[in-house]
Amino acid sequence: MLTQAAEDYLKSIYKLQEKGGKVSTGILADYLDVKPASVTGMIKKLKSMNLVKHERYQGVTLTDAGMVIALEIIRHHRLLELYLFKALGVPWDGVHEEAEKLEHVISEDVEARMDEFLGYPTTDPHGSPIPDKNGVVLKTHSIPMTDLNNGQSCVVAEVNDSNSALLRHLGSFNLYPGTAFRVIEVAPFEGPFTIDIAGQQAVIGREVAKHIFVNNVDETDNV
Amino acid sequence: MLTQAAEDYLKSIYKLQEKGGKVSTGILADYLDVKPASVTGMIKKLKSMNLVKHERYQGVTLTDAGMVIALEIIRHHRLLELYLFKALGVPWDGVHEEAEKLEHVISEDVEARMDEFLGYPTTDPHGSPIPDKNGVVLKTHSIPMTDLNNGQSCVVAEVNDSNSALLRHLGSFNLYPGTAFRVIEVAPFEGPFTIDIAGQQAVIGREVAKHIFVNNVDETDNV
DNA sequence: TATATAATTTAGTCATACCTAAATTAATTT
DNA sequence: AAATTAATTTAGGTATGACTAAATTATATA
Repeated sequence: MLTQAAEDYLKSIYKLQEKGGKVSTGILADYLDVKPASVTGMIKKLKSMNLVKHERYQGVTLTDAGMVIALEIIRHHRLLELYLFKALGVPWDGVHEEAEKLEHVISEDVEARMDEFLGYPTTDPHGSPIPDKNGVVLKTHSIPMTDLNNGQSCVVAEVNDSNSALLRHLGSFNLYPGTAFRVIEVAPFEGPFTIDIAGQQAVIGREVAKHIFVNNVDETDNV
Repeated sequence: MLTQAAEDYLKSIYKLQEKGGKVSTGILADYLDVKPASVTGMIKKLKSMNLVKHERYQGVTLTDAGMVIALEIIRHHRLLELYLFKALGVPWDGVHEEAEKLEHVISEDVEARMDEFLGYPTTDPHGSPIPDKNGVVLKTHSIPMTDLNNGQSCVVAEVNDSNSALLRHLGSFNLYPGTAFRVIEVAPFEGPFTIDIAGQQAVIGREVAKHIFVNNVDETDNV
């Protein structure tokens, strides 16, 4: 069994290498809120266990074995988030924090029971894909909201799960995965988005929009 | 926040002092499967935090502050056991092990939601009392099965939760808390108990009977 | 190309929580 | 009361996973 810290490193490396290939020590240190020197130390241990590939000053990537473990933990995390949300009514801005602790101690048996209770779901409350038991992740074809133009319609696919305050903010507009909206106006000079959600108007700043991913974009409404 | 190890020590001291007053280093070491020297070390830390009272070579007891924490953890543990059992169908011989890991990471919020889901229960799947939010524990008036005589009827109140194999064995006879049975015969010379459970006969050895506690004993059937 | 800046690694430290071995204290036996 | 045995504590060591400070390597700028 790996330590909790090691599991967190693998999970983080997975997420960071998803969007950027090799992961630098500094980026990983930032992400884990730890000093770069500490990252170097852990990478050495993970390398000695054949879970990561690493060349000095060149960044890390997961090996196949490391990938398997990372996906297991992400599966635990996302299933737990959905279970807490659906079975216990934990608000969507609180499930991440809870799952962060539970993911390391939940057994395969309990996980399988939650999976069954939930009807073998494929996405968590924030729209992120839940890897299946074999580590297969459904590819999402969503694009960042910041790519949208005036008049375009779309559906929220996924939102960043780790910022509670952001999630509460989105919740106040009913901006959940599955929610449809239409861009009324994109203010110039990197300005905010004015959108229409089921007849209600809302203004979404760029910093917030960066964390929202959408699909089913209606291209015909382009301006 | 206390470390997991410290929480386990407090919980163990609580359980051991329930039936024997001051807890010796050796007993605690045995119970936690740790060396006595390690116990001495942890006791020093707990004492410095004012969670236990301790005089060299004289054993430990919990302070009021230590008692509060011990009861919180026991509440977590027993509520989790019942939740896993009722909500997820984890077999009763498996819930202890799962709860042992979860009890240290579950939040008060999630605990409150489980409590509500379960309808504010007072006993876990093994019949042990669940302390309430204020740390109040219902006194049980059960007696060990080994005190029973020929002909007496009773109801199972509580069984030892930490031995999976024992629990599976009891399950095979349907001997759960709430199950009624009657003693048909107590074999002489510390022999086994032959009992009748809803018309089915079963033979229960002394070692097993020691871990079963009963109440509602029908005194009129004494021989 | 030389220098300045940024990123990474090395070296050494700290706290936790366990361990073993030796020393001390308490309890029991003769 | 002395000696033996048992329990407890002290002393010193290990592994994990964080830290700081200093050294090294890579990258950008003049």
